[in-house]
Amino acid sequence: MANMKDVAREAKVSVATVSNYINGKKVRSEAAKNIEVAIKKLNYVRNNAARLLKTDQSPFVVFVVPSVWSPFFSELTFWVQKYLNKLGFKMVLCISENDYEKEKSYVKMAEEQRAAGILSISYSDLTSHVLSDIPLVAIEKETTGQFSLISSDNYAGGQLAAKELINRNLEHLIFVGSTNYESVELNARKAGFEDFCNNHGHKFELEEVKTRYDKKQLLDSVNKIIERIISESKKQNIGIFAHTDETAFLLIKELIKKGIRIPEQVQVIGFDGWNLTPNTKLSLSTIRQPIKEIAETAVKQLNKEIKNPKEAEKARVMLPVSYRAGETTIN
Amino acid sequence: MANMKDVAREAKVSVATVSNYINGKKVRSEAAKNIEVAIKKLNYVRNNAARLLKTDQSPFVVFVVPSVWSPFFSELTFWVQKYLNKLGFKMVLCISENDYEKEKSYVKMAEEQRAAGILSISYSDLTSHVLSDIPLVAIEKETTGQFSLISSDNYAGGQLAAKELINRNLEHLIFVGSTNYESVELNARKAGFEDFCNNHGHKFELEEVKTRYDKKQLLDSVNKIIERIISESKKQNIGIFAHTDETAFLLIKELIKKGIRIPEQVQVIGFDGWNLTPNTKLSLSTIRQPIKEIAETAVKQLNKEIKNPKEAEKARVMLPVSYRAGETTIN
DNA sequence: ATGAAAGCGCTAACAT
DNA sequence: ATGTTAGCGCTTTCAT
Repeated sequence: MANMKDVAREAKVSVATVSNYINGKKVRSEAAKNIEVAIKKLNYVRNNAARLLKTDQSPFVVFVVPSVWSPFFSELTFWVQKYLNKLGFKMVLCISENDYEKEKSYVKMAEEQRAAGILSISYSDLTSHVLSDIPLVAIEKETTGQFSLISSDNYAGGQLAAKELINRNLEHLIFVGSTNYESVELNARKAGFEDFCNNHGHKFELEEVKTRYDKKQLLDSVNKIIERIISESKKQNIGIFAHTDETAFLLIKELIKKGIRIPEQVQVIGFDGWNLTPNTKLSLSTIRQPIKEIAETAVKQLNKEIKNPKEAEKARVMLPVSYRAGETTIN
Repeated sequence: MANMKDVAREAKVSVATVSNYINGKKVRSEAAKNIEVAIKKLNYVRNNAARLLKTDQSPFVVFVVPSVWSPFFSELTFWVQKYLNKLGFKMVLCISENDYEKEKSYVKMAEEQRAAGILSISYSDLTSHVLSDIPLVAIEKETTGQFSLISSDNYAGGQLAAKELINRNLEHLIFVGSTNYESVELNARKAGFEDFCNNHGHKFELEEVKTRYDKKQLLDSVNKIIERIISESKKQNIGIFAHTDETAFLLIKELIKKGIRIPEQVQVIGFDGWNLTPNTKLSLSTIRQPIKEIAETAVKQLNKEIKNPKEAEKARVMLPVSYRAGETTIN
């Protein structure tokens, strides 16, 4: 491919003039014209590797996510990309699948590329692999305390779910979810729910669903819930808080299959606020995470740290969640 | 940051030896040891910009998609990333939002970065902006004929939908979707449906839904369908083919709200085969696109063209779709 | 196996 | 405003 020298020769000017022209600095109008012609003629495209080597200013931000194949991460990725773009950054998308080795290799890659920064939502402790002083902003979880963290208020979300169910005069409350040692945010949701119930003198039961992959366990839970409905005969006063929309969604599908009517017999609240596309929502009642705001806050914070590597102070932001009424509760 | 020269000095060897060591070539074991120590001590990380400048071999593949916030694109992005990674490539994710200017700028960026290749699913004609000889593989659509194209067989999918509905002895068939000049694949779905019906002597009606954003139009369609159900009294023999899962999903939601029972009164087949996550499917009956295979085929083809820029011949692949039974048809 | 040195394409400092 | 030139950090050829 043609390089700047070729263009300079063709346009009968020096490389510096070409460089200046390309970077929007003033050049003689005749020179500009000639350079323009030469660029077209030679199909010249600037080599950013060379530019980066010289300037040390990469346009890339590395975004590490466990998955992109889930409405939550899709939406987050969308907004992150949007805000990065607005600031002139390009996104390198790294899907970690919660694999520690992959996360490590992505951080290394980011450092080798001299990426402008890293944005990560990681459940292992990725942050401990950062050797260089590359700016990093974590989403959801960061335990070392050395990097900025943007998350939503999962604990308050759990409380809110409890409150909404209790407001509906449901006597029988059930939490469906897990106690997962690796997931601070899921633990917080559960704790919020439990604490609110306890503080308001409401009994509740727990249905442990260890992982979303365990179909059998989910079916067991469904069956237990059904037993309870039958034994309560027609009281129809069961309220369920599922720790994620995915769990809620799978649960509801099974309940409906078994002939349970929702929300008449059982009311369900999920967590996350899944939107399948910008225009398609599930009809699930849910605690909605402020995904757009998480993305915006994280990107802005990262930008701050990129622009001001020394002085920018680390942030710890917890954003509020909200209840979104759907058709799985009686509102 | 420390560079190779620093490491060489620290390890008392030449830069060439350091370079060899890093790239896995044979070095004296004592030298290796010293270099290893020096790297650790100085926190050395190789600068890939310099490496790329010299070798002209980028690890980046640029992936241009209209959206990532949709189950279809999420899943596609997941698989594309997976296969790229398997071959040692990194993905630069570019969301175009169907914006022509953005697409153009992404292609330019890819060329400036000397990216290894471009993978694109574009509805404008992105391919005409490619100045350099960077390999490009298109997904879904490519009209210039100069690049490889991987798509699924939308026309056969439309036929399949018609066949499935006709097999259920449904007298009243309705196509809900659009004739969109810019979307070859949507047109093909419709044409397949129409042709199959016509060839089998089945009447059908069209309900134009111009865009998924037009809620009002969708409601109109729903109301028309409801009128038809009422006027047909209890025949309960309506079958709908919606041109995307999104349309089908929104439609069903409205129908249920109006008290229509699905699939007893109306049977619906969508198109795409949305999976919300690897474990969460909609209960929609649908024509499923072979998303994983599309990704795999596209990545392999791109790799072929990257490895063999001159000789690799362009591919035109059309992958088969399949019917996936859900709970919106009586099976 | 190792070292010296050229050079990838660009930017920026400096001189004019 | 323009030209000359050093040098960013690496790989690779060539000589040893």
